[in-house]
This record gives sequence, C-alpha cells and structure tokens, in this order.
Amino acid sequence: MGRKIKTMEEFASLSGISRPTLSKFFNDAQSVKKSTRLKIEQAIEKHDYRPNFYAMNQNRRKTKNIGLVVPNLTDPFFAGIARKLEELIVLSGYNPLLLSSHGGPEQEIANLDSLRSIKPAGVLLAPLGRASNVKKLKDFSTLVPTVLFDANVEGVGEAFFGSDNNQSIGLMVDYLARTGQPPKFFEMKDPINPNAYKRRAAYISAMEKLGLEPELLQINGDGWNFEEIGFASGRQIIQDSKYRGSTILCSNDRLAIGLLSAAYESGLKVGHSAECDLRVAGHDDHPFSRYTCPSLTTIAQDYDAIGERSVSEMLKIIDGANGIAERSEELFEGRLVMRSSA
Amino acid sequence: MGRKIKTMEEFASLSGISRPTLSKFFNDAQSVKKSTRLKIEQAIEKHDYRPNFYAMNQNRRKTKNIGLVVPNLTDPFFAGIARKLEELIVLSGYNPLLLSSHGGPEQEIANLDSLRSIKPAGVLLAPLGRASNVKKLKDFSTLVPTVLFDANVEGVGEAFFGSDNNQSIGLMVDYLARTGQPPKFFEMKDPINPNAYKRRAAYISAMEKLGLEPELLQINGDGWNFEEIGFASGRQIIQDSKYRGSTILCSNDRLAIGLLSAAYESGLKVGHSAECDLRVAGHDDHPFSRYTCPSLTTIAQDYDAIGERSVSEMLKIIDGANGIAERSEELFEGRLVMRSSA
DNA sequence: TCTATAGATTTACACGCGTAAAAAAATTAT
DNA sequence: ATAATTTTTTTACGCGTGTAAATCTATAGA
Repeated sequence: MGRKIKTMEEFASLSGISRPTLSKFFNDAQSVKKSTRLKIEQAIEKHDYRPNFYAMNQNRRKTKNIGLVVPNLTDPFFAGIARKLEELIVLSGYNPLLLSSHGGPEQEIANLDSLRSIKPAGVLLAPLGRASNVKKLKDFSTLVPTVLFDANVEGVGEAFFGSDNNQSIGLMVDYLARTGQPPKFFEMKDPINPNAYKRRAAYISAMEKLGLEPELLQINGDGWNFEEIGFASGRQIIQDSKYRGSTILCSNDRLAIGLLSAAYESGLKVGHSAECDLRVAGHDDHPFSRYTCPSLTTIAQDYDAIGERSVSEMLKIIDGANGIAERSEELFEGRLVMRSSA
Repeated sequence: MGRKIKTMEEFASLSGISRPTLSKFFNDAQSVKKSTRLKIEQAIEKHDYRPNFYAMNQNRRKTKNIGLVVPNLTDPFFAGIARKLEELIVLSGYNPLLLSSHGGPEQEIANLDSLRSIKPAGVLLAPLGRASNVKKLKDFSTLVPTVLFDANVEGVGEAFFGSDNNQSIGLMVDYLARTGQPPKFFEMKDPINPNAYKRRAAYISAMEKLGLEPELLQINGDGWNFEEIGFASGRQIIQDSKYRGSTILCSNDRLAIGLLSAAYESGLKVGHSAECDLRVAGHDDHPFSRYTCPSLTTIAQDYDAIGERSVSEMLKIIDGANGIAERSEELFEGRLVMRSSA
C-alpha cells in the first residue's frame, strides 16, 4: 500500500474519522460508539497506524503504564509472580513495565526514580524489606499510587496483599508435628525479608499452641544467595548427630534446596519413611521444589489470588475518586503441598 | 525548598544555564564543558529536576532506550543473562527495557511491536528459535538495529553472539569418554531451540571423531517445561535396565535436573564412582545445577563475554556510520564445570 | 414529527523539549 | 595581546498528540 502514516491527522483524513475522536479511541476504545470503533479498527488494520507513544503520553493526565518492581528476577519465584501480574495488567488495558531491584536498595530506589519520570498510572511493588530505604519508598508512594505485594512495609503505599504466614506456617507445623517429630525452624539469623520475621513468630506461636518447645536453628549469612547459605550452614548442622532423626522446617524453599543438597552430599536420607535421617519442609512452592531430591514438601502461596487482588485494587485506585480511602490489607491462605521430603 | 520544577525552561533560569545547553547535557553529559557539567549536576541535586521523559524523546533523532527481549524470564538462566545485559546497557548510558516472550511466538512479536512504538536505539534479542515468526523478526530487524544473542536465526539482525556448541559439547564428550563410558545424548526429539540442533550435531561429530557410536535418546515433549519433560521421560528410560551403568549427556541442564530427579526417585545412584548406576552431565551451568543431587557436571557458557560483545556491537551500530557492514557472528568457548554427577 | 441527548466534528491552543542558526562569550593557541 | 577555536546564549520554530468549547449530526423515545 501507500507509504507509512506518520501522524494522527493523516490517519484521520484517510479513515474519515476526526482526530479528537481518534484520540478518544486510543485512550479508551470503549469510549466511542461501537460503529465508529469498528471503522477505526478496520482503518488501523488497513494502514498499520500506531500513534506516537511519546506525543501520546506527554499531555495525558494519566498514562496507561503500570510499573512492576520485584526484588530479584533471578529468583524464579518472583519471575513467576511477575509474569502473572504482567498478564493481568495487560488484560486490564494497561502497559506493564517490569523492573528488578537485583537485591539492592539503591537499585530499588533507582527503579522508582526511573518510573517516576515515566509518570505511571500506578506501581505494584514487592519491596526488598529490611534493606529498603523506607523514607524514599514512602516519599515515592505519596507521588504515585502504589500497591505493595509479597512483603509489607508499614505506612508505604495504598494497600498491601500477601500471604498469611501465620496460617501457612501453622498448617505446616501442625502437619509435621502430627506425623512425626515436631519441627525445628531453619532460618537466617538476620533475615532481609519481613516475611521471615512473621514466619519465625508464626512458628513459635504454632509450637506453643501445641504445647511444644520451639527450637530455632539460626544460621549466618548475608545477601540473597539463599541456596548457598542453606547449603553451607546446612552442612555444618547436619554433621551434628544430635539432629539425626529430626524434622526441619525451612523459612523458605531456597534455604531448603541448599539444605537438601547438603544432606545428600552427607549421605543422609531425607523423607518421612522410617529409615530416613531427616525430614525437611519448605515454604513458597518454588518452581524447583518439585525436582529436588527428594521432592520438597512445602506451602504454595496463593499467588493467583494475591495478583488479582493487587491489580484490581490498583485499578480501583487509578479510576477512583477515593480521597481518603484507608490503607487496605489482605492476607491470603497458603496450601500444603505434600511431597516426599516430609 | 520551593515547589517542584516542571519545565526545563524553569530549571534553566534557576540554574543559570541556558535551555539548549541543558538539553545537550541531558542528551549526553559529556558533550558540555566540565565546569558547566558540574554546575548543572549541582543544580539537579538541589532542585531535584528531571526532564519530562516523553517530551524529551518525542523529537530526539535517537532515543536512549535499548530493548532487551529474552525467550523466558522464568528460566533463571535467562534471568541471569538479562541482568548482566541490563547492567552493561546502563553503564553505556542507555536505558534497558526488559521484555520476556514467555515461550510464545505471539508474545515475541508483541514485544517487538511494543518496542517499535518506543523507537528504541536498538534491540538485543534472544529469539525463541524454531517457534519464532521469522518473517516478522526479519521485518522488525530492518526497521530497528537488532543484535541477536544466545540463539541464531539466519538473516535476522546485524549480528549474532552465542556459544560455540561444537567446542563445548566436544569438550564434554571427550571428558566423559576418557573417564568412563562414552555418553549417550539425552534430548528432545523436536527441540525448540536452535542450539539443541547444533548440540546434537556436535555430539555426533565428537563421538565419531573418537571412533565411537553415537546414541541419541530422543524424548517426546512439547513446550518449555524442560524439567518436567526430563523427569517424565527420564523415569521411563531409567527403568530400562540396559541403561544401567551408562553415561548420559543432556542437551541442557534443565533436562538434566529432571533426569536427576527421576534417577533419585528410582533409587539409582548417580556419579562417577564405581558403585554408581549412572553418570549424568548437562550444559549451561544453570544457577541450580550447583544444588542438584548430586551436583551437576556441566558446561558454563561465557556469558560475560557474550554480553559484553553484544552490547559493544550494539553501540557500534548505533553510533555507527556503518552503511554496508557485514552481519557479524562470533561464538564463545564454554568451560567444563566438573562436579559430582559425572 | 418533534425533541432530548449521546456522540462526532470543527477550531484552536497547550504541552515540554529538540534543534537549527546566528550572535556572544569564554577558552586556548600563537 | 591578538587571533583562532570552542562553548554557550539568544531566538524561534517544530513535533504529534491531548483537550476544551462550541457546533453539528445521528439516534431513540414520545
């Protein structure tokens, strides 16, 4: 066909639709009458026209972009969540912009900064947690509608949606205690993630509720390389024969993956049958937990629900004339995934 | 301090620098004299001014955005590469835009489409491979400077950088044959990734060079869930006692992870010591291959080199007055990572 | 048929910055 | 100190779209 159309003006005359109507259409296809919508869509198909992204957003009150910031894309767990959220954002007619903080608070702030210059309609943020620069997060969330997920930071953002660690850890402790030795809790001494603290508290309270003595195995280690930390510390702990026969509940699957690897290396059998030396359980249903040796008994977070709730709340805020709406929070229940390790 | 600065004009009067000079600075900080650069940087710090992203890019000849498209971010291998590339792009003064194709050719095209409307300076693309819509890829690459990495597609893009499968598989076959049973090759019958075909050919040629009979274990399976495919098919193969004692070289680590899981479940011992039932090796040095049971012997691709070469070639093309430069290709050698599984 | 109303068009201005050209100022070389 | 060169300033227009207001047109209900 003819050469490429460059401007909406041009496209208007070729399609027989006025430019302001086209502008309305590109902003929200549902805002024009059905018959004109069809005409426009045909013309788009025919001429392969797309409005200039930059000119389009320059004067829009609200862009159609939604930022999506996760702590670490290298972790398949977050990669999976991000994918789910991206999908939901696209379905809502928005444009997701995925950024990873790579485990660093500077990068987290840099991500928010670069999002700010893009004037997003809103941002879905899974904060780093303890490492986060809370003041800057708070400043940001006053400028841009922000919804937190996965990890909560008090006072930041309009809403938070995550897992009910109390429920999920309780579920797991009950199961483990009922079917064998009550669990010891394997975790990092100074966790980065706020969920880790909640899980520790949940473990202690669940044990006490059963009239059992909590026992924390707090390991050292810095950074986000949880498998390595779990492996190195796991090796040390396992060598101590007093842990023979015990049940170990790990604060998250990545630690458990390291621990299982250490157990294998030491020749220990992990599982719930009689001849096993160890039972190991995790939390999160990491994509790889199905393929550990043995396969890992764990808790699956309800990330479909968390994702859907986060996005729908985001949309509500964006559309909303909600002036003084209270910060909403909701926790979703986890599901016990029984496999071979415990 | 005072209220927020909205325009460059305003910032110009407050900082005592003319607007065109500021414009130059924001386009390339090195293009202004050092003394003025320092003045501007101080003023930015003081007033927290950032130019409007959209207005800025609307009339720029070349934006500072570089697209980065990977086949699947859920795969930690690609997540790792993406991270490395992001870092290099930022260091070069550009703005990376990460998109995942989620294993689907429609999404791959959708990603390129949405990149097109952003008028990126260039795009770094790891194509899906066989599943890709080659015609559309080619069309795209005539409109936007494109550099391929990881997987090659003939005739698409200005350059390709990847691993030398011939070298790396040869290395592994030599090692395995020298230290025990020569390897059988475990792979999908109809692989999606072009590297898989190269690896198959490399295996056959390496075996023949040693005067050995190649043996392909070609398994069925569709999609990108390689661990599951490796697990399910691995279980079947392993039950056949004729494979007892053999060495299995997997086309990639994700298949190997599934196979190891199946072997564990079947009670087979994997490793290179005398009493083992199986030796297993992989390819790619997947982040999790360190923690499999046993830890996986594999090939580490030189992704630092591939990444650096890809980005530097991209910059050369962007800056370049390269009219008729030939499509460049370079393959990088892999490194044998010896662990416990073979 | 008349009227009320949703939706489309016309007209016109705004947005914030890129960029070009000429003039002025600052720096460096001679 | 003067000339040559680099850098900055002044001036002015353009980019492609958003959006507002007034006007016109199609549609539906009475």
